[in-house]
Amino acid sequence: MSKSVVRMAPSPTGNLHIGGLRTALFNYLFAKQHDAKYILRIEDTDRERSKPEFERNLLESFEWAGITFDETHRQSDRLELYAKYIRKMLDDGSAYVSKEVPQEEGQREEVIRLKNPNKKIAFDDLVRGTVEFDTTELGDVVIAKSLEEPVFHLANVIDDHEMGITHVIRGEEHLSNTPRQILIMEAIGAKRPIFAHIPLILAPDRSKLSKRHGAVSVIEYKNRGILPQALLNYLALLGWNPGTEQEIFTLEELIKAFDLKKIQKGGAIFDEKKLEWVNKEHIKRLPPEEQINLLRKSIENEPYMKSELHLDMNRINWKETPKEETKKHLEKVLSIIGNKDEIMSYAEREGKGNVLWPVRYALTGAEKSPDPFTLIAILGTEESKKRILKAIEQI
RNA sequence: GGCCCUAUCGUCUAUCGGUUAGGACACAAGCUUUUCAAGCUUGGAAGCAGGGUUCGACUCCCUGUAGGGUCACCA
Repeated sequence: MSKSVVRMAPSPTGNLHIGGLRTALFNYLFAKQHDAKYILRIEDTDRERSKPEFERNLLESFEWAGITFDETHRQSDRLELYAKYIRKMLDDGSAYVSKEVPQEEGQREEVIRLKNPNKKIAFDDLVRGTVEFDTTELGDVVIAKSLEEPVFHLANVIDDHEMGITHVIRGEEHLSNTPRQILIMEAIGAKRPIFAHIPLILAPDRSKLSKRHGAVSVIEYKNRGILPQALLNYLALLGWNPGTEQEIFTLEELIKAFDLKKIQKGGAIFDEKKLEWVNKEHIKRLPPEEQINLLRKSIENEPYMKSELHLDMNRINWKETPKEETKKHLEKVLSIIGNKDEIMSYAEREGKGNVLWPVRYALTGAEKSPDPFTLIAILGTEESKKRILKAIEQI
């Protein structure tokens, strides 16, 4: 059996969003489990809207997420190839130059159209089963503005053919595009790939996900502290499940468990809350040092990390604990500060609240903060000692 | 509007004709005298509607309804 080839074909007309990442992920998982070649193809045939910064964002997002490719191509580097095909189609009569009356600003007077054979087309979709279309209603679709300017459908089909793509795994928005692309495939004598159209990710109101629904760009999730493996894990769960009750997966586990055939047909709403939960589960599985680093970053802007503490001595006692006792506890903790186990067993003897609350309060002066042990780890024993000492003096 | 796709708790989903329709997130209540977080316990919460097929339908078929996609010289 010859090797499978899949591709991710984004256009650099915006930042990579979570829907695109999910498509990339499904292709990646498929590639890994089938030992397939995975190609990244930047589809920048729209010269107006394609921007280098978006291409950089695409690359940066994939790198952060850990989605890797075997090859990268850019369609604007392959214009000669498309021109060759267009000439051939013009020659053999499967396409023709069409005289137009421009309806809008910027439209051409001449455009190249595919001669539509007007027939019924059926194809099998791995997710949806057999799908049928009558291409008659499509008319003669525009495939290029000129020899040098192919339109999406043409360039996409030519590249899939030239690159030997065996499986086209893409978003459902392309389902209706498939028949016209098949028409082009037949015109250029390309073999049909196997299709898998995955359901869309929806906003909470079931509309298409867009900027106005908040953070949808992958990098925004990165900036928000979402772990890449957590985002991938959650994205995989949107529209797919392993048939077991496992919900937390590493990338390796996803590669093992993933199955295109188990993909849901309907669109799925993106639930930020569940993403947060998945992220939390992944954080819990990280080594302790890394967890501390994450926490350190997340509290770096808290007042108690940046400036002098102002302790309110009415708050340092846990409930009804007498001040003298609180002082005693603090002094004891001060003497064993480097030993978490010893502090813990002392706290268990004396009452956790009695001991641990004042310690935490002495360290931060804040109503809410991480627990005292984490704080000591982040602040360091020296700084922690200083703070506790200062609190003792004020009691 | 035409064409295409879809339809189980608020959300993501399990169920391959026979189940008290299961799980997770979220939510509510309670527990745990380390705040927050976490953890634990408990709870409420679903088969879009109408017809068939069948001894029996959430599950198969039809119709309707709803949602989504697409109908570009964007991808």
